Amino acid sequence: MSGRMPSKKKQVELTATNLFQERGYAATSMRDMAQALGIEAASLYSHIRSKEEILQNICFRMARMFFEAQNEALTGFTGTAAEKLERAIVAHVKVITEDTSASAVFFSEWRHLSEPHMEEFKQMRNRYEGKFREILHEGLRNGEFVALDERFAVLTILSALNWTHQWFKATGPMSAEEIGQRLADVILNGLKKK
Amino acid sequence: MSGRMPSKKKQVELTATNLFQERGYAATSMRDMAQALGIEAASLYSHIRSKEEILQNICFRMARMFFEAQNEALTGFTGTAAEKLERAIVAHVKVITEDTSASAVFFSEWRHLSEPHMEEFKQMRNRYEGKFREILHEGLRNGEFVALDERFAVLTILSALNWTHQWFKATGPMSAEEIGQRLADVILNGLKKK
DNA sequence: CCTACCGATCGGTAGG
DNA sequence: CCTACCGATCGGTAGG
Repeated sequence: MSGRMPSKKKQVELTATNLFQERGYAATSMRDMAQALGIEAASLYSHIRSKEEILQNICFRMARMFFEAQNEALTGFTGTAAEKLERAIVAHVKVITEDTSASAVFFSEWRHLSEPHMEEFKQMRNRYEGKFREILHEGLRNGEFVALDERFAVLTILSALNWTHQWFKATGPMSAEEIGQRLADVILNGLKKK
Repeated sequence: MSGRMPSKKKQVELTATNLFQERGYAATSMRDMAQALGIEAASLYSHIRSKEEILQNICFRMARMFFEAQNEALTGFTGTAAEKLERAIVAHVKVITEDTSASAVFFSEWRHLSEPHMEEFKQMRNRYEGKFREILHEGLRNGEFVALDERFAVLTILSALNWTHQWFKATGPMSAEEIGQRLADVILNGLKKK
């Protein structure tokens, strides 16, 4: 009876997020979620329309978060390509560390999206990665970066970043900013001492 | 009636590997596999004992491949930590590129292993990663590498490597060796021109 | 490798 | 949010 969407739907999504992360979307049943929430499976449907709707909400909400963080980091910023890349990396890692469970679902479970959602998802991701490609391109053109296949470099960078959710807790008391900075540093300067 | 295990079991595992990669283990049914092979679901059980047995075979076979490649790359080799790391990276990437489908299953689907298999799997993986930690440690101790949290560095490196299976085909005509070399180069020297 | 089938579980609906 | 239930599908077995 409350005017705006109550927090129960959020609770369902939070529980689902944790279960999807642990066991994967396909291996998580509506009964699993219901049990974790202490209600009957059928009761879930007064808060959500379908199992996939939950997945869609998680995936597209995270996509939005990544976009917003990237825009904030880059719009209006003028600097070297290396500085831009650093800012984009820190922003990206911050989003991951702020919700590692939802990030894990975002990175691993989007393939269970049905069509047209999966196509839309892929397009968003491609647009997002495009910003990284742009920065790489700029750094290659102006001689800041070493010669590298752009696509190769972008995917390598994002791969390094996108596993952060797996070990963020385990690594101890590094802040999101700190982790992002270190990752940016390794990517830009490498492991070898100069 | 043939003396040794015939190739039909291998065919089942190959089909399963491709389906597990595409849709994930949990979302792939025995009927899906049977259909892809042109037989009935029940007939699969004359070649395999259970659905999970297939997953176990894939995961542990790949684990063996990674270990063997790592041993070949490192045993008897004397050189700098950077050179060791380079060899370990090239060996690792070569295993991935030689079977991207099985690698994808290895990296993403091991969590569906039942117990004691999952525990054994994790222990093997930890031992494997330990070799990388050792090399990192050596390079930190002797001043070759910049100061970094070891665990952080190893996971970042492996993250960058372990996404190779996702884009290997897409990137075009780079050989496994070439990709490994480039990855090692970025990790050791970074993107910035010196 | 097949037919015929098992009990269990799936996502979801009807109707309160 | 519940009881009661649906048809579909699941992994797997019996017995050829």
